[in-house]
Amino acid sequence: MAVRPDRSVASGTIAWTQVRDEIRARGLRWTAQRRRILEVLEATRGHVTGSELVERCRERDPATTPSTVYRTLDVLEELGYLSHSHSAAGREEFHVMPEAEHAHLQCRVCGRTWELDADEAESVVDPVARSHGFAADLGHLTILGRCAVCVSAEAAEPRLPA
Amino acid sequence: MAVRPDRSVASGTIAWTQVRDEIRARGLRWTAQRRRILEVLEATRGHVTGSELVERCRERDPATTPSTVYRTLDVLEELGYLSHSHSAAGREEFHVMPEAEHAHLQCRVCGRTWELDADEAESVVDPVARSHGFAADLGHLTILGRCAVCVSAEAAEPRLPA
DNA sequence: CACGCTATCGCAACACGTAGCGATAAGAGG
DNA sequence: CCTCTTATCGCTACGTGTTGCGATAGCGTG
Repeated sequence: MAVRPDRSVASGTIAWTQVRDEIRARGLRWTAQRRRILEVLEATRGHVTGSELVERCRERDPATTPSTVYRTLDVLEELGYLSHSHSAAGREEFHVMPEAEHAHLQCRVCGRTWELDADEAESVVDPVARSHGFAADLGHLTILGRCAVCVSAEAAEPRLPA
Repeated sequence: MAVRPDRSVASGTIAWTQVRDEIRARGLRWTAQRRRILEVLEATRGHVTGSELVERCRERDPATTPSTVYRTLDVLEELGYLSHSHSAAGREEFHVMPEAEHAHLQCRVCGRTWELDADEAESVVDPVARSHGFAADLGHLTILGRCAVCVSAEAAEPRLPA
């Protein structure tokens, strides 16, 4: 799908004018709504759900429509500026401008999430690449389970059998 | 989402009376609605979405309510008779009576899914177990990506870069 | 600048699930 | 068989996204 262009970018920040130019270069259009969404993304770090992004856009402009936001997020993902995965609850989790594609761990007990760096994610996905020739989308991968802390908490305070 | 090449579970091999007994043994109740849902599951092989199950229950009894179905599915999952994960589209995918916990691959191009057997799934998840002490829920894991067929189809018919 | 093509917008309706609540009925005990 | 407790039911309303459609407005061109 999308090839992410090279970007000269300061630490953690994004050259958003470049997004605008790329949008125009593809025959897409630069609109007030898209500018607003990019402003919101610029002020965002880490992971956000779709509805959080809608909410933040509404703070800037109460007239914001969900469908417009989601459609723009689709476009940005297609262009490689975002990725999304699904949380344990099945909600969409967006990750803004990852410097490198990475996967996630999410604990179903305490809800915390961790990022897997590229090397680790690669080693996770390597077996299926070898045996099935399967090219995994690392950015979409969220592994659900229990973190080390919650596992040992469970061991310390065992449940009664029914 | 056309073909599902993965091995389906022969759900006819399950003693559903056992489910009823376990439900009662836990102080839960055996109702007409639950019996109907189990009948539907009994006639089901492989993976189903939640709404498909609701639909099939409605074929047997048009009065079926979605919330009742989903609540019963939760109960059955809690008892270990089902597991669910999320498809590429974020929909719930239920797997009936897995003989062994297993993960899935799903191709985002052609939509097909494959099962990973226990050994393979284990090797996928092993790196995060080692480095993070993370106990992954294999049954909930769906790895999205492109299958070998679609990858090579893409190579044969390349897209223009921008 | 005006024109025209069409991408995008906002709206309304829908699809999938979840949650709260009063009414019903499962099933244990007398 | 009757009573009582409370798990479950069906309903309604909500939350999160998606989709179809007519209206609007970017932006390339004359």
